[in-house]
Amino acid sequence: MEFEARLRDRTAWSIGDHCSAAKTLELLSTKTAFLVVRECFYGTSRFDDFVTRIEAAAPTIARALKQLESAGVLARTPYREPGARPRDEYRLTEAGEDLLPVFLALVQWGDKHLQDGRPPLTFTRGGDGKQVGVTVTTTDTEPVTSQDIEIRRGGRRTT
Amino acid sequence: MEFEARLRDRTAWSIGDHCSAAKTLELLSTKTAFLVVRECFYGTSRFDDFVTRIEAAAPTIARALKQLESAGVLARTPYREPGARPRDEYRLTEAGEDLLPVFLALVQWGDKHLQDGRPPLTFTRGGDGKQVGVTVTTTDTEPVTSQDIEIRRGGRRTT
DNA sequence: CCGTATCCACAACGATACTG
DNA sequence: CAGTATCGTTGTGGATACGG
Repeated sequence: MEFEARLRDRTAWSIGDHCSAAKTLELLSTKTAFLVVRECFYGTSRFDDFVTRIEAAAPTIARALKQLESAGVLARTPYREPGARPRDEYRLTEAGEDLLPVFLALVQWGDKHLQDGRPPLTFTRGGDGKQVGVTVTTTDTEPVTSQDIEIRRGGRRTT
Repeated sequence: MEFEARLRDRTAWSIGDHCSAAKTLELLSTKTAFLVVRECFYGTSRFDDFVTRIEAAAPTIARALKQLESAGVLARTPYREPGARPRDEYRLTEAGEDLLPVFLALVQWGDKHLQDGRPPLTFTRGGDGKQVGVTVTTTDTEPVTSQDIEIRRGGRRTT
């Protein structure tokens, strides 16, 4: 925690909700919404599957689904299997897919601190089976710890 | 989204809350709790600063603080500046510091999708001023996208 | 300055019941 | 199977007022 030493003029930016994290939380802050996103990452796309897999009540899921849809994280698209009646499916948009680091970071923390023993799930890359996780790095990928991060106002992001 | 093809036996693990992400959310799910963690990353450590910077009511902060303390994310340690009366300060524990990727991932997503124009804050490494962010990678750091991730049950984590 | 106690408002979730 | 409507309960946050 060396942040503090480098921070001047706190009042201006931490206050109010210019903060991106706060805004993001506003969208996902309902636990159910987040679990829906998780399920999407797992491949769930049908209403009833969300209900049974998240173990939540139908209205709860419906609410979360709408919330995420209007946030642009999820899209409801109609489709019809040949011979079946038309249905809707819920898929992550590109913006939704971008939540992967958030999801993995959460999982990773839980694995380390909340789970006794081994993590229930492991994420590996299809190609070579290597474990994947999130890392804090510079764009040219040497790991960075919280101690040597400094915060600036404004500036452009390359990502 | 190729996850689906590789998932068998959904029922067993997605259901219930073995899920680390769900457990983690349980801890942080109150928005205030998360904002407190954010403030800690920014160097905030005194009760009143949390109140004014998060713009929340004192009881709300007190609740979040206790919650985080009992979760082992935050520690309240008494200290006394010479000549002043003793006070408590709130600092992240090691487990708390480990939340950095979660925090940065959230910020990063918000910057990209919620903020119009440039991000309000930029995170750079002290040493060389390079921008830092979270990346999904294998342990030997080639970026990995959501398309080529596969999920396994069990297994050991090296982190 | 650092909190706590109380009370109130609203938002989130679950249960139940009902439509296409 | 895929939802919606309604209602009661709880959890989260704000306001106010009070004590170390």
